[in-house]
Amino acid sequence: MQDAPQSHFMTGVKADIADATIRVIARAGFDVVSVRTVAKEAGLAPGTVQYHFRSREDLLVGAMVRNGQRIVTRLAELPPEEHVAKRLLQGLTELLPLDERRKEEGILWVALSSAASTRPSLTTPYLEGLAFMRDTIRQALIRAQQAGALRDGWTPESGAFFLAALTNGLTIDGINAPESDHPRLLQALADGVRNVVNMPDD
Amino acid sequence: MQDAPQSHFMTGVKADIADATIRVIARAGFDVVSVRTVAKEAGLAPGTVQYHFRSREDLLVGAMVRNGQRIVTRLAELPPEEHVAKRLLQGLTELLPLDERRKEEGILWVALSSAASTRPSLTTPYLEGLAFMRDTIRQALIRAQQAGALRDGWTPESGAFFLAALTNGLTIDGINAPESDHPRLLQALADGVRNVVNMPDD
DNA sequence: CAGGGTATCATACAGTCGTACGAGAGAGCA
DNA sequence: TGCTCTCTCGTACGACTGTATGATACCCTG
Repeated sequence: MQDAPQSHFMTGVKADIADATIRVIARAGFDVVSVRTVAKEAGLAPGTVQYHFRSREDLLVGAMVRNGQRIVTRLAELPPEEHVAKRLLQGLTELLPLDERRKEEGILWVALSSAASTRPSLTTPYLEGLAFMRDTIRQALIRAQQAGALRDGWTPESGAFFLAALTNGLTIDGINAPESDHPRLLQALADGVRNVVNMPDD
Repeated sequence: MQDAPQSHFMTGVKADIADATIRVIARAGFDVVSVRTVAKEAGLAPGTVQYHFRSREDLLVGAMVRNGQRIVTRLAELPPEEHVAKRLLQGLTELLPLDERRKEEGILWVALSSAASTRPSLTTPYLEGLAFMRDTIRQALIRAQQAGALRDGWTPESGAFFLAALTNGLTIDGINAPESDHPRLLQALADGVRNVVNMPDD
């Protein structure tokens, strides 16, 4: 049996270690990650962690890739929504850190966004994640355009760029804000989407 | 001579060390910061760094506070702009990482946004910076509202929340994007501002 | 039941970390 | 001149770092 050459899905112990790394980053921050702290978190010997991830750098990259896989998987599991604008808003809302699970993912994503600018090995995972995000939004906006719902002054490209930035900014807010701010996050996201595409009132 | 009890401006060697820390973070990332790497960057002995910043934690906090001071100072030096909406856009544009200096500041701000969620000592500096940002925008929107330029559906509060998030999201883009993306950043920011307040055409 | 690949573990080593500490230089004042 | 306060420096120590390596245990195939 042969895996796909690129971006095969992480499974088994390797995924467990990546998940443990994610937990460490989300709980204590980027620079607490070491072969030993992750091994303790995962309940494994340090050598086992090293067997699956040759270096600390590998470990960080693995955590970020795994985090991306988790997000994409969760997005794919969303209940179907016919209306294109509502579906877009639904998808973007799913990215906001509104519960513990998504907060963990949000912290990782922001950490990746930050680290990508100084750590070459993380640049590619970040850019791939961002490209996926923008492209998904762009596809939705193309469908909206075909339905005549794209508002004046926007193209699918400019709208995707705008909404991706807004969502990322709101994610930053969310990982540092108390739960009482959640309605404001949702409102700002809805305002942004409504600015780019026409939304039904209900 | 007695300094103000709170938030006095950093000067002298202490400011030099904080600036060196900023350079290290911007160039090599958060977790390269140590008493020794900063001392080397500043051209000082490790002990001198320790005299001014008792611990590594102090050093990180100092760099972030200093970065905030630099941003606020630069905003205050902007040329006067009468029109309230244009002034708002001017101020927000100044926050985008469109040149080397602002890119350094942007990297620090994003690193702070990320680290604040897991490092208690950085939570306060981050929240203060964010509050300053939102409040400055809010003041501008209040003036716009008085001039009848605030668009339907927005309050100064909701508009400030929205534009702060958008600007932060675009800052993330900017620190990781090539210069060729700058026009897109400016366009998205202008689109966002134009959504909240009426802008003259010129 | 051999044998070999795969996975797990424990340990080892050199280097860096955070931090504490004391020695000394220089300025200001009595 | 001494005395004190502020600042700078260099070093020391234990803990932890990244990474390499060798010893086991397990499973599959023959």
